[in-house]
Amino acid sequence: MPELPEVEVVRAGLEPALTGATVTAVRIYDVRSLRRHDAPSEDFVDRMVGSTFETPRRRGKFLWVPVGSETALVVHLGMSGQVLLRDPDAPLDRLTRISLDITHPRHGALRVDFVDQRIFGSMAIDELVESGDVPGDRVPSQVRHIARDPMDDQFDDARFFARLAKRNTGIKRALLDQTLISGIGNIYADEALWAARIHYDQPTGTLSRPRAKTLLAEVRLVLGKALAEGGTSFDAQYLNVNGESGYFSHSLNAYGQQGEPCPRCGRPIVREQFMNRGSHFCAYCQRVRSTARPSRG
DNA sequence: CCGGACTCCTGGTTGC
DNA sequence: TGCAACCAGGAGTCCG
Repeated sequence: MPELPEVEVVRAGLEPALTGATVTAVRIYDVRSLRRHDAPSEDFVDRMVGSTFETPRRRGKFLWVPVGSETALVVHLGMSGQVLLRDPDAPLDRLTRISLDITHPRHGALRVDFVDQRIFGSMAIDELVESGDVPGDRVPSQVRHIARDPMDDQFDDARFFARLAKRNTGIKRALLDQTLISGIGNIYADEALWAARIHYDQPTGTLSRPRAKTLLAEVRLVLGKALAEGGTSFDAQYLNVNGESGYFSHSLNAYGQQGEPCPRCGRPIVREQFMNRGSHFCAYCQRVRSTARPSRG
């Protein structure tokens, strides 16, 4: 489940190889990986070949590589996507969906493989549009509705708290809403909520400002820590561009820890179904607080 | 605005 | 050993 740290590891890994590189050939092995490309696969191939990449960028879980000032190659890893840098003659992974041959002025010929088991991820060519908040900042049109992520210099804490307070929903649902705050998925939502001692279904309107601040701080802490450890891998589902696993799975306190003692109080971590996914939490440390909802004006 | 249901999807795991 | 059922969930859409 690639979330912000995993996508950033991929972005950073691609940066030296892609920046300034030119695409020489494209092979589509599975057109379903072009679901978000709003034209036939031939269009994707025709437009990619000859394109020169600029520095890869990221917002939340979306990654894109600008090609000139008007368009970008947008990559979303979905549940199981990987972008691997390979020697041009390296054997192809069985689940490779798209392959780009590139040539870099200093590194020479390389192959960029988009590997994706479940095909929830995708590649697409998209137009760059004004992001809307910072003048001159351009993002792919597919990314425009995605909120800035909490590691973004331009993330507006005050605006986040204000929007959060107006929501009438549970806190985990809000954390997973990429239009409110991006980059957080199931793993880091559970980890941040555990760290902040907040129940996943705590109504957003009942979170005091200090507790909301604590939560955002814990979000940043867990994302930063995971990033420093190269992301979270449970198996071969997530790898960096060199095909290596991250180590953060050894640092998880709640996610996937059902039945294990809570590292804080020793009571068992439990798992419940919520939003069609698992929620892992300590039923003692993370209880719903029945604070009166502030009256709305 | 909100939440639930549904869709996309397949390989690893579990169960018989 | 073989096969079917089950499970993981990011993001978009649709509907009540």
